[in-house]
Amino acid sequence: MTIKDVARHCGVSVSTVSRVLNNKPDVSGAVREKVLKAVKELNFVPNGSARDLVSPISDAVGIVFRGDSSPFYMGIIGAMEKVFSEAGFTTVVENVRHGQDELWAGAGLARSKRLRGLAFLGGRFDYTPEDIEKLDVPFVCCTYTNSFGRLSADSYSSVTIDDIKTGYEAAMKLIERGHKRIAVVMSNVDDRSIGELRYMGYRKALEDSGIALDPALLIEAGEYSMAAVKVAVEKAVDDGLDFTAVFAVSDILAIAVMKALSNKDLRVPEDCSVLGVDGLEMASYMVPSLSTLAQPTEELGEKGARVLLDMIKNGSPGSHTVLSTSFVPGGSIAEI
Amino acid sequence: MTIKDVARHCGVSVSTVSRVLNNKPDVSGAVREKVLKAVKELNFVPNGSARDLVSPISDAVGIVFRGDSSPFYMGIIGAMEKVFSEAGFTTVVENVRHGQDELWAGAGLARSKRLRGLAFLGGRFDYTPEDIEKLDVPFVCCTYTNSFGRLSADSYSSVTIDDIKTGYEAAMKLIERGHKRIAVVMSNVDDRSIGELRYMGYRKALEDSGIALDPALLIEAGEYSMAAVKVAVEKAVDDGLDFTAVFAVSDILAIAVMKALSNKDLRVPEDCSVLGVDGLEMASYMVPSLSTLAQPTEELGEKGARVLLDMIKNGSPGSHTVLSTSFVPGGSIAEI
DNA sequence: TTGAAAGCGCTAACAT
DNA sequence: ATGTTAGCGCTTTCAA
Repeated sequence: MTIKDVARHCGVSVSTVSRVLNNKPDVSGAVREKVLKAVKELNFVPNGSARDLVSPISDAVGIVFRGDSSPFYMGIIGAMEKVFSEAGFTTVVENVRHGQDELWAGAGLARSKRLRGLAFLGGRFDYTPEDIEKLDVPFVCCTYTNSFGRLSADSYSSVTIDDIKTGYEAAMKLIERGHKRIAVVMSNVDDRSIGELRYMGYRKALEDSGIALDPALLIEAGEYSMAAVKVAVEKAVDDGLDFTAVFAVSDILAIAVMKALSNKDLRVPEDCSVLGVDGLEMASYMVPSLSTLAQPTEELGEKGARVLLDMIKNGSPGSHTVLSTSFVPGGSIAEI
Repeated sequence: MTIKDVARHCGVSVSTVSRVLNNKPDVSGAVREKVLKAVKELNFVPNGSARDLVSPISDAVGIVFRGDSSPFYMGIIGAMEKVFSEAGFTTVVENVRHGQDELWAGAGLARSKRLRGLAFLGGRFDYTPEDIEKLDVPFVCCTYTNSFGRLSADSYSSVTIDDIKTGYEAAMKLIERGHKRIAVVMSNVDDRSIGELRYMGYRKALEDSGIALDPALLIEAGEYSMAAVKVAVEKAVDDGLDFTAVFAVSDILAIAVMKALSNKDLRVPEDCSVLGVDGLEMASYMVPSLSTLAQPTEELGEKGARVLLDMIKNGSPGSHTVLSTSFVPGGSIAEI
């Protein structure tokens, strides 16, 4: 079933059918209707490959996300897709698993699918100009930026929260409530990524508050998973680590922390406060509800998509947007 | 940057480059290396559209899933993708939002992307032969089947759990523990879908146990969301509904139930037991951990993918697999 | 307003 | 072993 069959079916040429299919103006009403009717009858759907092979530019953009499909990323992807589709673009979503390089994956995807632009959800914070050479389309980094790299600011865009500030605020929320021994839970601190930045903020908060930093309070799970975090926190308790609050770098990890504490008969928040980051829907359904620094998920996605479209359509240079988190108080933190 | 440029760059013909790219045997080692080197240097990636335009059949299959990207579906999608990619197929994932028809979406996707087959994750249980006429590729229904429809068994495949039995077992787990007033929580009972089937099983269990059915114990939230469920359950408690246990048709909903009970100062499981279905990772991190009838997520995905591949490659007729749930005991249910 | 024909980038005969 | 060439299904000039 091709455009040719449709053409034959109603005794017109393929170009006429193509015109109708693409809503071109120069087709008589009668012919248009005849073709449309045939299309419906024959259940014809144009071959997309042929379409974007011939059209000089495609109308597709790509979203490349790292790791598992977390609810957090899914929210952003949803928001982006909405903006893209409203702008008449189709969206290709690609997941890069652990070990793959997101830039390489994105570059391949962009070439093979002839994408106009790329949005990365999560990735390394230390790209070099050589790294991005292989990318020949504009791109936006969502939820991360080039903190440790040396890209020129206008060679890419980013839409993020301020991770250092977030770490700072998280620690401050707990310090304000009288906590002095605050554990930090993450996968790895030296990953040149979110963990490292948020830990920097945490340290600054302690410093500003005149609290000595105790490196022992850094709990690294080694990998980003609930299971690893639960084990790590249980071990910390078993080892007699002394803390009255935990700052987990994400809500998912915070939930695992709460479970670990409960397993060790520590009550949240009476014996230990817990604070997360992300603002997942799930967080508010925990018992007690998880206090969290909510990322503006929708806004992150929408802004990211808009920035990318602006680069694609208007050739705008890179721009860098920093959005704010909002504190969602819950039952998981208390005064000491 | 096309295959032509690569050819020119190393002074060979396009077909030679194509041969190298497709690992055809009839190319001399020297030329092969030269081409590969050029490909790397020029950062060349073949245009996928051109590729599958020319190849008589594509190697792509589609996964169409309904509703939000729940962790449950994501697990299945992951398992399916793994099988497909090992079989040399690429996977296209499409989400159909509320209000759209999954069959229509799937049919369009299959035509436009020239898919060889389709896997549906979640959908109506009442397809008619006319409904599936528009589908010209084999398809498999995962997590649901044609319980209320009238498709011939070999016109499609399905891989599911037995939803009636699951409802039955869920109720039985609670009845065994002495519960007689068991509330059921779902979105809608008359949706010709999972809820309806599981409620049937629940009723059967009561009947077999000599417990009178009380329709008041059916709590319909109206929509499938944590928020709606929380409101509905809180209202039920406020209205003085008398129950000692809740069977929620999914873990996500069960988590919302636990929160609602906690908000109403009812302790789980002392005052009310809660049982879910799905076996989400998250369930075991609840406090108390959520008891659940776990679906064999991996197996569901793998089997679904294999069945579809079998239909595609061998033209096998539809087959219908029913997998078992496994009871994951948790702290959320207790003897009365 | 319509049709004929030239490609888009690639693969697969068919030649050489 | 390598090159030449005819399409795949579509859009888009260019003519009519």
